Amino acid sequence: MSDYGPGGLFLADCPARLAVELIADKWTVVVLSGLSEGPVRHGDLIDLIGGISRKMLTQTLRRLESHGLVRRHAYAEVPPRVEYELTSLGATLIEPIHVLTEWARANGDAVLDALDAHSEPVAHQG
Amino acid sequence: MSDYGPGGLFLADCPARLAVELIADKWTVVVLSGLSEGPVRHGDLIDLIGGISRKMLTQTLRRLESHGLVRRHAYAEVPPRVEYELTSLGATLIEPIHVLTEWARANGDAVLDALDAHSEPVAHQG
DNA sequence: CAGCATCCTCGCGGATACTG
DNA sequence: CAGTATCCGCGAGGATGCTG
Repeated sequence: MSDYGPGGLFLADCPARLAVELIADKWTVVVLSGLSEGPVRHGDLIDLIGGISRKMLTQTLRRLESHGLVRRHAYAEVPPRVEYELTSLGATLIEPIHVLTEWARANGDAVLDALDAHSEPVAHQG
Repeated sequence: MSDYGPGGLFLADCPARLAVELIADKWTVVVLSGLSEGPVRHGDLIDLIGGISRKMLTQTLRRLESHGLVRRHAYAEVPPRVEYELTSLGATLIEPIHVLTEWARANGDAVLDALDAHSEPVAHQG
């Protein structure tokens, strides 16, 4: 656990890999974002996120739960009601995610511009 | 582009999606990390990262290049030499990534503990 | 309403061999 | 040394239907 190479690299066997494993999938970040303001019901998350299937939502939540980032709370009611909320550990992940999304908000256009310029390398002939 | 819902949510059609699309794969974050200290050659990246195939490295680099985050520099030599470096735009992504990996460094153990406790829900009978 | 099981498709990503 | 093409297995992930 000492260091991770010259200059503080964080590549091979290191925390970065864990972080990547946690957030490097299609839905994790978005789901965590959806929970960032307080407990939300399953169905409301579906609605809130948009585009996620029930299967993937449940699966993502289960995974986050097993990693200690999300707590599940099922009420013994009928019809059933299940709420999910961030644990204190999970809440600490919101900040890094926020930094990331702020980056996207600030630089998203630049990225899209680059994509654009890349797909249209049509010389202006002059 | 006005707001993203109550409380500044960033879910459906928003920058967060772009950020996720950019970094939510197995290698992007690690490759960017590998370039964070300056230009690196293809082969050195392979070596540095560990576990990535040439195919995936090239593919990831091409993608980052098209998004304006990485610049490719091929020298007209023999044997060939190609270096990759972050663009100024790409360099701005290092900070969010750094925040993320710092989180992992600080909370990695907690996550692993949670995983552990989850896979061994053996009641202590107490 | 929440969750699980099933089926099915698609593309990620590794292995290998070939080109320049 | 760097890049491309090809083959292929596997798992992500959507769609649907059933249970409680």
